[in-house]
Amino acid sequence: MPLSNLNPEQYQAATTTHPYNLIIAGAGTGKTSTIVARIAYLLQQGVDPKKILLLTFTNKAAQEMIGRVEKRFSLKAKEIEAGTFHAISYRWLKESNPKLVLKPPKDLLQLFESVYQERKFLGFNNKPYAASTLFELYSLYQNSEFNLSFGEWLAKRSPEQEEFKEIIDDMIQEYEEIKEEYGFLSFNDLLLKATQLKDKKEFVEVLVDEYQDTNNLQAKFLESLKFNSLFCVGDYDQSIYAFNGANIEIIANFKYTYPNAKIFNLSKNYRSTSYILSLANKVISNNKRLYPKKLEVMRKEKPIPPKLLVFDTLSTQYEEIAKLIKSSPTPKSQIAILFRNNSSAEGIEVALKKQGISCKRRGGNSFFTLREVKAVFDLVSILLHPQDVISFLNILEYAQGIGKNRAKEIFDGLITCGEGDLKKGLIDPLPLENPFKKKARNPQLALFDDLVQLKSKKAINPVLLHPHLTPEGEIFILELRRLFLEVSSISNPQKFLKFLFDSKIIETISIKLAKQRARLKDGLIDSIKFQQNLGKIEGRFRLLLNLTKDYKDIHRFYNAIVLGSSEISQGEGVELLTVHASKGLEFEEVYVIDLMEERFPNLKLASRDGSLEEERRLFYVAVTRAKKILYLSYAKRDVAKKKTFTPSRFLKEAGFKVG
DNA sequence: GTGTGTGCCGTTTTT
DNA sequence: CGGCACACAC
Repeated sequence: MPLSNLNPEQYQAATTTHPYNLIIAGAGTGKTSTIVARIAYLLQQGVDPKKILLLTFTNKAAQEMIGRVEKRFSLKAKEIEAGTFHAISYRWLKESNPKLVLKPPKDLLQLFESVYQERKFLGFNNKPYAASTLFELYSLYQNSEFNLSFGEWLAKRSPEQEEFKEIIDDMIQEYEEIKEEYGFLSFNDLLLKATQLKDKKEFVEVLVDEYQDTNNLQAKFLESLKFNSLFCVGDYDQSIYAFNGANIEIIANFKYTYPNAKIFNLSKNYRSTSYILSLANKVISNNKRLYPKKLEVMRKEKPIPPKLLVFDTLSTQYEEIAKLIKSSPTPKSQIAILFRNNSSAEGIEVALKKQGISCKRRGGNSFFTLREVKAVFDLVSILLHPQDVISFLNILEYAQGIGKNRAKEIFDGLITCGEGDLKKGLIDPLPLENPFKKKARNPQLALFDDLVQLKSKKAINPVLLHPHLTPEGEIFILELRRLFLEVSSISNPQKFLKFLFDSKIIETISIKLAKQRARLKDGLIDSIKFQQNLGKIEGRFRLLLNLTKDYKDIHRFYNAIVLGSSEISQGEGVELLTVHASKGLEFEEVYVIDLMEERFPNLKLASRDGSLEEERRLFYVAVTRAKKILYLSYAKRDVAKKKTFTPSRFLKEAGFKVG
């Protein structure tokens, strides 16, 4: 019974009848239980589950909560609309326009860069930002600003960029037009477009988890919803997404935004021991307080004091911690190693392996950004969305002798032959003599080109007449044609991928990558390494096949991966996480490593646009993941990089005598 | 103009 | 590992 296990504070919140509710839930105060109980309460009151919307920060959090509701209300739980802001938006948008293509940020950056490169930034006093910087800032802008143009917003933020205002706005306009033309959507577009949807469903209640990390765009999305009541849960001390536009004012101003808002406070901490909690509180009290908050420790057993570990070098830190973990009686799945920057992960992972300890790593960039894995998704995307130039170019560039420009020429040629449709261009092309736009300034040369092309008769596809097409490029195009013809009947993702893995394209790509990775200093290829690499690549393909198991439809699989690939974790055992990824989780035993000035707090960021307070909140989140045992550690030197470190200021704030 | 190979650089956090 | 600059080949 979800409701009967609650304490009075939680119960009050879970059974509220007010329209606007904010639940301030400090670390470990049973936030998830309260949300689950709230949903149970609504269902008990006879609310139609379809009219409950649960918005979370990760898909995993949504699944976990729904899973817990399921134990009590098995059928109804599945009907609740639950997911991240992005996943929900995508679901709604797809209903009205099935042709939309969700693209990963990296692909869109490629497009952004190509638009950027065509602009001439000449004759100015300052240097414009690099394309990648602008791309990131544009994302931040989309998440936080709705009145100014991007150029204006940028000029306000960085006055020296003022002179580029017009050129940047013009560039953005072109970038947006291209995205529109091809139907590409970014993560931000999901929310922007879903916010504008008319005739949205009406909800009885909307629940928002991790409310402190809401940004202006998400707030706007919430405003666009129709509902009877709102149930927001958060803790301002755990707001750690400022870089993504998270606006702490939103939670701070809740009572002004929503008249007659009711604020509940959950103050009983069930997670951590008194030592851990008081350490966390000591540090966070250095931040300006929005309003007083005191957590009451509910764990009664004799606590173990948090321990500071000091090491001479980075590598001894990793090695010694691995040894400590090896000898720890805590079950490995209840141990987590947390770090500020992903760059800490590799060292510790290697050290654990050396001790024979298996680990689980999240923030799956590692797997899904592998080139062979990316290639599979590019190929899937081409087949599912024939208008996807970006993926087409990515794939075609694997063919020997084809680079960016020729790939684009071929794509345009196929589009011309297909009267705007790539699939038609491949399968049933117009029999054009020269599908390629002639840049020729010399008409005679162009004529000559045509004559040469006419010599190769009986081409299946006019595009194969491209003057620079290599045999391998030809194979790619013919193979793609075959895939289009044969794959259309397959919707099962496992069959779909198996089919792709047998294709000539995937074979060529695998061989190319395996060779690249087996190349020795002298340029020769180590054949043993080559075979091993091929094996590794095939292993990754098998892993991908395994991932398809939970999905019935290839479209769904593709979308789920783009939306949630970073949540998929690999392996079993000790968890290796960034502090950001650890949000909402808890472990018996926690190691927070690499606690050095510059690294944690990350001073580069704190001085730029983040703040030291945000870094401090990150530290607070990190230590409050621990239930019973907490280790904090730092190293004095990095031997490889010849750097010396000073211990993190947070250690001093926590009461340790350091430096 | 276009593609390929080599050497050197740095590396924030997420949907 | 990926991005970038550079030299070299067609």
